[in-house]
Amino acid sequence: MKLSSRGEYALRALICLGGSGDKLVSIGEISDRTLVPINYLEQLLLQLKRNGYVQSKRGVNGGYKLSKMPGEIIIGDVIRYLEGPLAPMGCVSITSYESCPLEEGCLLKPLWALVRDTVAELLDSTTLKDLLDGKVYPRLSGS
Amino acid sequence: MKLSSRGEYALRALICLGGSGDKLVSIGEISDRTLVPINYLEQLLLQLKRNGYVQSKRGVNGGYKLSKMPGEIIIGDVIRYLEGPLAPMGCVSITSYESCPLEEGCLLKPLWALVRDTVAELLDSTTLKDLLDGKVYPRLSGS
DNA sequence: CTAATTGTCGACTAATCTAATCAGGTTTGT
DNA sequence: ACAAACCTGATTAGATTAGTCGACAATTAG
Repeated sequence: MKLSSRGEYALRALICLGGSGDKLVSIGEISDRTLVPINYLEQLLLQLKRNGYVQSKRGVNGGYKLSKMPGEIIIGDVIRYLEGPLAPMGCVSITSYESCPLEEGCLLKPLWALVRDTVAELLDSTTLKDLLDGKVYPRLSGS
Repeated sequence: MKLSSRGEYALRALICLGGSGDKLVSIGEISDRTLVPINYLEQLLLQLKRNGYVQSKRGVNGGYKLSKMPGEIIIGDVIRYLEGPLAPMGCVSITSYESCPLEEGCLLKPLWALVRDTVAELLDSTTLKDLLDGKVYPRLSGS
């Protein structure tokens, strides 16, 4: 049930950018603050750019900044883009379903589906703004 | 966030045994019913045996059966034994904590802790009996 | 007793994934 | 021109996954 470093690192970078307002931040600076190897960070930022989360400017004094408001950046989506589906098994994945020979009558499927739903609800209810504010999923009750 | 096949396969085997009452079931039969390769299943059953979930009998008409009541077998524990910690990151793992250079002041840690707690509560509230009965985590509210 | 059946154990392996690393670009500001 | 910065694709060492294999030990039927 582990998360890989790509998701963790990408989120660190987004947090770093989110905390820097509208200022451009160079990869080197992001690397220093997030402790992510600079060459690795390049890949991740590029992917974040392709998905519309950040924008860049080249050349001297260039760098990266967010291209959305922190409140619009949903953590669940970022993880899905960088790591693949949140579902613990392909047979209950919505974004990339994979069939399984047992499938129907499988007594585990309902459990995996519940795990998927629970994790997805949590991560899809959390935005970058929540992380920056230290407000993680305040609503534990309710529908 | 994927689960590996070890956990899935081991749970399939336990479900198979749980559905066979006190009868001994051979590896070959379990393999047929769970669609897990017989040689691979060996490893998993041995590990389940070491952890006290199943017992075996050798020789002709030998096989495996549960050595606990299905209601006593907690799914979260089975997964932890076979796959390692439920926590998405080492920095929030209770069973095998790993330090991280960011650690304090890390804005992600509370989120990962919440993911760990949520998944653990769900899987630790579910027993093999629940799976066999098709009753997956009936209490969505409460506490 | 012997042979067949079944679990036990340890070593091995092919394929995939992870986490980078590197080399060489292109763009921009001074 | 030159340096600072992003862009792109290829490559790689190591770990993990998902098995596979071969030899051995215990049990029972005949």
